[in-house]
Amino acid sequence: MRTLVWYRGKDLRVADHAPLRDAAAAGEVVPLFVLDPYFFAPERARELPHRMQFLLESLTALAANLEHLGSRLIIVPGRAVDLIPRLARAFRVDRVVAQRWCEPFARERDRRVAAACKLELFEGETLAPPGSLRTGAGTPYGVFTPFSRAFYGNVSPAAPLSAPRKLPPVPPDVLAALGRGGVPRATAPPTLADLGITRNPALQPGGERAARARLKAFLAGPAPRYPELRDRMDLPGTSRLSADLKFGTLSIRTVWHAAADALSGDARTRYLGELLWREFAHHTLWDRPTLLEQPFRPDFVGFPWRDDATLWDAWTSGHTGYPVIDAAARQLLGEGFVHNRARMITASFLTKHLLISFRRGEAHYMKWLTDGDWAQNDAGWQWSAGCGCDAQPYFRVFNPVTQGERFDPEGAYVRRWVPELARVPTRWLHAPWTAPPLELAAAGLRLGKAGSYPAPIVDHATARARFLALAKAHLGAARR
DNA sequence: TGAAATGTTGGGGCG
DNA sequence: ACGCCCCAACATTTC
Repeated sequence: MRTLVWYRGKDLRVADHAPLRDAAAAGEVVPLFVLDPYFFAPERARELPHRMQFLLESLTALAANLEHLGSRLIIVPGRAVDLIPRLARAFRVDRVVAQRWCEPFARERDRRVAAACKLELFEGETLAPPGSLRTGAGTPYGVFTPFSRAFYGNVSPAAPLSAPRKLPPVPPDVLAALGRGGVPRATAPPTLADLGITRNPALQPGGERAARARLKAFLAGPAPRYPELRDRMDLPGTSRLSADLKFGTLSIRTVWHAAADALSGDARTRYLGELLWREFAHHTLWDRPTLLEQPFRPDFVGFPWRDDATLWDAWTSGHTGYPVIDAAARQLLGEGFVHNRARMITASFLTKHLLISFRRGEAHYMKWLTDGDWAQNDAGWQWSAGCGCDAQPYFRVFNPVTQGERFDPEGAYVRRWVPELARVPTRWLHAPWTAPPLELAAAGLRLGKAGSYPAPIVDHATARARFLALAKAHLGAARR
């Protein structure tokens, strides 16, 4: 039995990789990665610089790991829907195996490939197969808590598979087929330079080894104090594994079991709960493939969002005059990561204070997040905007000042990302416009003046009242 | 996995 | 001593 193991960018590992293990148990293994020109062209890749960097590092690490096991990752350019069936024939494989994706566009891709060759999909992106959890009425869950109860009642995630100890070499006739008869020549993993991207040293390093080190550091470090540290934007209290789960440098089962074994009590419950929110987002997108175009709550269709270039530029560049909002904006651009608390605050601000559509925020985050994942990012934005599954009610409007005071109490997060404010005393840091003029002068600030820090672009109380009135009118009207 | 407005209670200053 | 006011602290309601 000869198996083509089709790696597709969300499973970049050798440990707990069900398709790889299955292929190895069955005989000859041909690991493959396809460089789709849609993504791996400079003009497109530059749109996704952070994820591209993490992906390429992880891909290079995967190639090294497979080589270490005696195999080899074959990397070829082309469009998967055409290329995979062609390669399956040219390589004379008996079947193609891959890890299932949840996104609607990925399901369509897999449907087309499966129509042209024998494709077997394995679970691995989620703990339970998407679509497997149903309410008593047989419908998908729309609320997190019952989903979570159903998960605990019906699912006990299997232990992760270890990496194969050894893999068979790629058969010589497969290697000989490369570059002949319409089969592309194999290439090395592209470099960032090939794609015209400057390496960002502030990003997390990719690859399976770095991912394991992060998991270990979290469990040995802040994890036991997760309940008290998780909301702190200024402290490294979270696991920071989101990019690893997105690209599969760690499997979700590996993280689940490691955390379940290492933690106890509230820390265990809370952390596993966060993994279940991820699970919920993936299942939800599987069951409702239209979510990427349509809000979950129909009464939000046609919501009168506004477009304002000035406000948009201020929000994306980190010059709104609200320190926490600006810190989040600059952290996103700077290191491709934003603390979840900061994501919620800034998403609330964009949609409710600035009245700009969550879709624009969602797209901006998809562009810059290293961990940018369709299911997760869309669920988060719809939740924040108030239109998603189990979303917060529309009238919950975060106050960026009090949120900053509560979850960045010393101001270290703001000072790190908004250096103009570094010398403002903590007492006024989250609302510098309330500081006495003498204090501002002493901190070297000329609020609202060119070259200094801006005055708030909207007044919180005014913007809050405006959103509440608008939402009440629109959502009320939509119900009628 | 909010915030603000409104309501209630109780202590202390004061006439 | 007593009622009145003020207001902090806490609870409840509303958006």
